[in-house]
Amino acid sequence: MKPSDHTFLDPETIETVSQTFKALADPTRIKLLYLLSQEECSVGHIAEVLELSQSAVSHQLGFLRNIRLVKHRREGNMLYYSCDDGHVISLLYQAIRHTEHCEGASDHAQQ
Amino acid sequence: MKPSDHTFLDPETIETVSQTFKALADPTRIKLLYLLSQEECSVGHIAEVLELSQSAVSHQLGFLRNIRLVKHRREGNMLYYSCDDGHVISLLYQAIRHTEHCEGASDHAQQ
DNA sequence: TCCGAATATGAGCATATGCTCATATTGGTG
DNA sequence: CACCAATATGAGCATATGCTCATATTCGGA
Repeated sequence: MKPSDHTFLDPETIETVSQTFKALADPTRIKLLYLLSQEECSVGHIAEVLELSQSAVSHQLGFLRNIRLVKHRREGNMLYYSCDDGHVISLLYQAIRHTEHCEGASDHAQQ
Repeated sequence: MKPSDHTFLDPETIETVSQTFKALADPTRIKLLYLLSQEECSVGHIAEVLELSQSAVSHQLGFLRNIRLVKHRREGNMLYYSCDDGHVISLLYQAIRHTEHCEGASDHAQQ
């Protein structure tokens, strides 16, 4: 194949896909999304369960909100967050299942 | 749910999942993996097609090799790289399809 | 064996990322 | 309105990331 014969991805698509995976590429956000996929949570509850500062949680939620992965609902003084993108949760679950099934099979860097 | 009632992910699983998504979280690696999912390529060919320096390509391939997403085969002076993890390519394709179908529906940050 | 093409690798640098600390904002209640 | 609880936000900092430049390595051929 010559360079000119390749099918390329739309740069905008690449950027969006990259951003989606970036959201899933951090341990804290993985825990957060996994938790929210199980139950709707207030910010304080998330902080307590995941043992993170209120500020850290709020910053991460802001990030996830911006790219529409989570939504929130106000109830009195509290905000309840939940997942808002089933596709992305599906990607997360697939990766988790795949990892759990193949644990130990790879041990990085041989030869 | 009380904090003690939650089902948590194994920290090792979280780390591996995070690393997997990290591989998919960079535009250059997305292009690279997408290209390799279409055809086996030499390093030089990749550099030419994606308009990257030889060094940049080699570094990225080293990264992807370490986490077993690509493998290589030697033929004389050249190394031919190809994908070595169908699951991860499947995740990539799903994200691409999802993105292409929903383009424009979201425009980041409202309210 | 000596050289050149193809690839790998290390150092260094600019930017991105994720946290903390301090402070702002928002809603409920007296 | 005053005040408190819950959450958001901005600044600053330490670390991670992705590139370039220079150089090392590896293989084939003269």
